[in-house]
Amino acid sequence: MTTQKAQLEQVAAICKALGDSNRLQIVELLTRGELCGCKLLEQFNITQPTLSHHMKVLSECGLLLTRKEGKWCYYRLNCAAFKKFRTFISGLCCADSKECRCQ
Amino acid sequence: MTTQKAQLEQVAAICKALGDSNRLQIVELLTRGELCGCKLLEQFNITQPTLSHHMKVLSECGLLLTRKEGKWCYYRLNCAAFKKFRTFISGLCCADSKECRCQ
DNA sequence: GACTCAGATAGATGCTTGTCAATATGTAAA
DNA sequence: TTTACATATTGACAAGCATCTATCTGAGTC
Repeated sequence: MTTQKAQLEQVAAICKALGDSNRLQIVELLTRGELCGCKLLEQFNITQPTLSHHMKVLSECGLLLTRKEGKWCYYRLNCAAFKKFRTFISGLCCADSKECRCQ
Repeated sequence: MTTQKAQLEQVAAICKALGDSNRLQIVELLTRGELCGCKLLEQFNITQPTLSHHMKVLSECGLLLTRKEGKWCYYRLNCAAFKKFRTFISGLCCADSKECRCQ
């Protein structure tokens, strides 16, 4: 029951979150399964607080889910939210099929 | 012959461009066909220089093509670039099909 | 030529953001 | 209980960004 405008804002928020190459790479890594912060950190040349900030940004736009276990915090993709996003982007196609067959 | 890293940077740049709701809406409008700047401007509560700035951002990340005709400047989606982008995003799926059927 | 309209550019401004060092919190091991 | 480790928070800072007003460029019209 979301308005079209609200959906557009939501998609823009996700795009914004993915508009940082570190965060995009984080998401790419998480498609292979959940990871804890310290394993993620190994993959990047950033400090731990910076990673923590990126995880927060990705969580706040709804892309990530979190699971705590002992000292560790496991992150994984929120598949439902991510699917909605992919569907929206996939729907952005040139309508003019004469000029373009981008579908 | 683009490296994986370069491709990721390119996708992040596109995401960043789409991370502004005005620009995302511009792209959505252009999926219905090309439009000149003045027609686009009617749809938004922004000034002409601001629109011009947004069109530049979208062009610079490769999403838009431009055609000049008299006083007018017609913008349209760059289908090839856009398709690559959609393909990349569609490829971002949870690999763990036990936990998730997001495909 | 003078005017009008479409669009780009320049410059300013206030807000946002990516990053870091320092510190806090919370959990487990010694 | 002290120590070590994983993560979050705070505060600072330089860079980036969305937006505006003012101005410029170019094309068509009177």
